[in-house]
Amino acid sequence: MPELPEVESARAVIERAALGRTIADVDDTDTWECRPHAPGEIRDALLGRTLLAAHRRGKSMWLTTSGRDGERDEHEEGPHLGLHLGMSGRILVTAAADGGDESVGGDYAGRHADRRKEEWFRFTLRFEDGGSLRLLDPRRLGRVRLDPDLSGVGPDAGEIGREEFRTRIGRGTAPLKARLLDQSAIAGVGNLLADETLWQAGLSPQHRVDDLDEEQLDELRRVLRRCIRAAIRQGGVHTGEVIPHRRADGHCPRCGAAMVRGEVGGRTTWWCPVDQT
DNA sequence: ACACGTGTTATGCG
DNA sequence: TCGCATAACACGTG
Repeated sequence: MPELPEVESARAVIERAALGRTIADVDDTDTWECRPHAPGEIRDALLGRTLLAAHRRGKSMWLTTSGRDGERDEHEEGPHLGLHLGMSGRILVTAAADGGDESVGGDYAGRHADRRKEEWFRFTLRFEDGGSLRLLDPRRLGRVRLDPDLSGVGPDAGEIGREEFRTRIGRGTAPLKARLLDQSAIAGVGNLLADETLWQAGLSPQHRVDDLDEEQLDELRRVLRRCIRAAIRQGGVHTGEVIPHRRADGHCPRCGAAMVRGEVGGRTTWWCPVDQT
């Protein structure tokens, strides 16, 4: 999926193309994507409201909505609409009734990148102007929720401060990569971003977190920030330097050693056995 | 047919 | 209860 950089691109698309538009209809009939909401529940909560802002923490997004005209809550805010792209989700926003002008966010270079089937659209906001915001999600691991609970989501991986990073990452006995992937520790790092960051930092994914000293943790945080910024700017985590070399015949682009494949933190992991210690 | 996967979460174990 | 590991989830692709 979409890791932090792809979700940020989706958020930016919504911010640029969907804010200020009023919701005239909602398709929330996919009971898996919208669970535990009953069909119509999200629809009833959103009809007549306007999208006010698009926020993100890690891979979680939420859109704030306005009160409804003429109702008691007119000057208050409506519910938040939580969106999670899962492993294959993308956001599509169309500008007008004819659907001629379309923006895509959460784009990624996976196998589903350019494919699109009507039945993969799992959720739709239809606006008064005839345009729409849709969630395209072939694998159906994404989520749409009203007022999502983000209490278990850690601070954003691109925003976290030095002190908090030290304590959230450096404590315990977990392998370093497993900790980076733990969304309750820090939010936004996925499998590819973790491999790229650890390669850039010269650290083994199997390194026990409490073996790292403060200097190493600080450096790791700097590298992670740099990888996130670069991925956002260049269009996704797949633009990382070591990502193309995560393959059976891959070699470290720095030293030329054969890349090693293993499983760390429950995910397929590739690293350079020479450079990463 | 079979294995794999850029994510999350319920369950199990020490 | 905590920290960590694993299975399960849904479904397209090679």
